[in-house]
Amino acid sequence: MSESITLDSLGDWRRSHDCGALRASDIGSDVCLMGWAQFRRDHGGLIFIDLRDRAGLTQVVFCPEGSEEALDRAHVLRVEYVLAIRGRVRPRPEGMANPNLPTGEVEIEVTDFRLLNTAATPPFPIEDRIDASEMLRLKYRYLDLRRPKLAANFKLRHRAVQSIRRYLDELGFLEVETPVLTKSTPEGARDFLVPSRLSNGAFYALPQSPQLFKQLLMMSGFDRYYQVVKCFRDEDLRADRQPEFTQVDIEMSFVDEEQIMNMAETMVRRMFHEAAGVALPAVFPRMTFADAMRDYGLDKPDIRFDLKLVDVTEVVRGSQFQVFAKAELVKGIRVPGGGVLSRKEIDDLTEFVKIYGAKGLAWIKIKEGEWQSPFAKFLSDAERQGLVDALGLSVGDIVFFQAGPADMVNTALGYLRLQLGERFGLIPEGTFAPVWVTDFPLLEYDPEGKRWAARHHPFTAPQPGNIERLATDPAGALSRAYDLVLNGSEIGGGSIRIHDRETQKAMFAALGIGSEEAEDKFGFLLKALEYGAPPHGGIAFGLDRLIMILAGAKSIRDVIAFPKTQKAMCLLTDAPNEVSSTQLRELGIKLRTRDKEKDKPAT
RNA sequence: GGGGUCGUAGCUCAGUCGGUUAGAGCGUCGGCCUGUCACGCCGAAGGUCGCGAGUUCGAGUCUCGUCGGCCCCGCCA
Repeated sequence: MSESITLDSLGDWRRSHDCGALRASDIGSDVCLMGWAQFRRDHGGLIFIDLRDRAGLTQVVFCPEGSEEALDRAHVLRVEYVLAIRGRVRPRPEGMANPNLPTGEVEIEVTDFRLLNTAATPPFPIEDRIDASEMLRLKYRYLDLRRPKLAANFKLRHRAVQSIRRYLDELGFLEVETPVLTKSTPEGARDFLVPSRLSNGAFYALPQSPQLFKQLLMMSGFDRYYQVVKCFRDEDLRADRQPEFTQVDIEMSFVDEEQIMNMAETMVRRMFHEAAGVALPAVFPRMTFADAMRDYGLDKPDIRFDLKLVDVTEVVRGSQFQVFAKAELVKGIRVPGGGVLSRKEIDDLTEFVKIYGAKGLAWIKIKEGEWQSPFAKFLSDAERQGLVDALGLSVGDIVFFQAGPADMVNTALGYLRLQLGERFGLIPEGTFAPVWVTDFPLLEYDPEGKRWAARHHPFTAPQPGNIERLATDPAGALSRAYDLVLNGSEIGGGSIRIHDRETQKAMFAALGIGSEEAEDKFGFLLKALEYGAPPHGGIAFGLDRLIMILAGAKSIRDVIAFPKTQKAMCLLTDAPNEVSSTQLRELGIKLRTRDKEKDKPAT
């Protein structure tokens, strides 16, 4: 039927308002609106269409009073057709206003309209309250983005970035672009590689972050730099991880961590206020890494609720209960009123902690005059009293324990805590709880590579006196790094950097990077450090994750316009795709898996 | 690399113990309709049960494989 429909050109028609603008005060004015037909209510002698653009909905009425001719033509209009309408703003009849619409007091009496385009029936309804499968949404992302709720995330994101840019500009920061085709330095995440045509066999890497370039900019004297920049990491995806993502990358010279943290804190506080009207605390609380691990088991504590972990290793040292007796670490978590958990729920929680390497989950329900527990019979009276004292147990509680290697105990109980917070409704809706985590260890042991690796990155400065500890006590050496954590998610992290050549070389050495390798990979940095590098440091924020939390979105995909699936594919464009043998030949690339029938391999 | 879960009409889903012609709501198409706002009423069309094997007299249903979406572990300096 759309074959027989002829389209109108825009001609000299110009929009007078968007579809969210008109109010009762506009009654009587002649307007021209353009947009998409959201809903059509054809009564025969009267047609209502809700016209939509990204600003909102306005009801337009095709009726004989406006134009018999327009009414007659309007019967072919369908959902998502693109229209330009001219008409007069008039009040809706008594009692007919729509209180759910900002424009609900008025409607447009159509005097003329132009059909700018037809539309195929969309594969899913373009409405907030209908949720199509994500597969379909991603394939037709341009339609998905027409949905107001999703579009609102991008308006929020825009306001957030504008706020950040305004703030940093006020402080005299320069926004500088750094290369996207850069050098592969296989520390940290896996690089995305780009083959070079002009140097066959050689590859660029896409940046995991502009880390080294921003440090070099400090050595250029640019002093205060920032960039809203795409970064790339070829690792598996998660609900909050995409292979390409955006950082707000910041670096300053002649500062210490206090200044950077204050600057960053103000930036985030102002952005939350300006972009979303959310008031964050006047001062963000701080916590050392050691305290975070002790109380929350994770380096990204969700401080929206309490339910802290308690170390009871010494209380049960040498207990009859063998699991506890000689464990490296034993911790408990007391859930007030948690005695209501059913056996099934406890079993489910046991399965849950096994994900994190736990062998099981020990528990005690505190009942009137007795402890209900699979293992409490092994506990001596002294041990029982010790647990009561340490955990503050009272009737109706349940307490969960985890015993074993410290890493596993902290991880398993840390995530169990989040699970319990959810189960017992301890996490308040709509609250934002930022916290700085400081005093990170400089190094982290990598059991697979059997070596110490930089926890943050190899350019992070050690705390005073801690460079010497690298040799004697690598686990105890602390860095000048800091993370900003929001509602249990890491949203930003940074550090004071090493700015003298000797310290940088010592750090490489401590990481097992020989001087030859250091020269090969980071020679340009070591060289630059010879020419008067200022003390400097910075921070980088994961913009997508920040917006996700602010928007209350469950997935980072809802704040990225064209995201990838878990297999890192773009369902809209079908990237990644195969390329022609000519392209491969120019790059000097021969594929092992190429279908020989289809394409003769390059020589 | 591993664990879990899902895939049935355009969309969202139901489909019992393996058994006749695979259903519903919404949408679409046609007709009627001047106050609707997810309009309403009447009627119609619409299916490679993701794909491929296997078991069986018989598979949407059971088994194996495979493709894809989502969540998670590993990984993510």
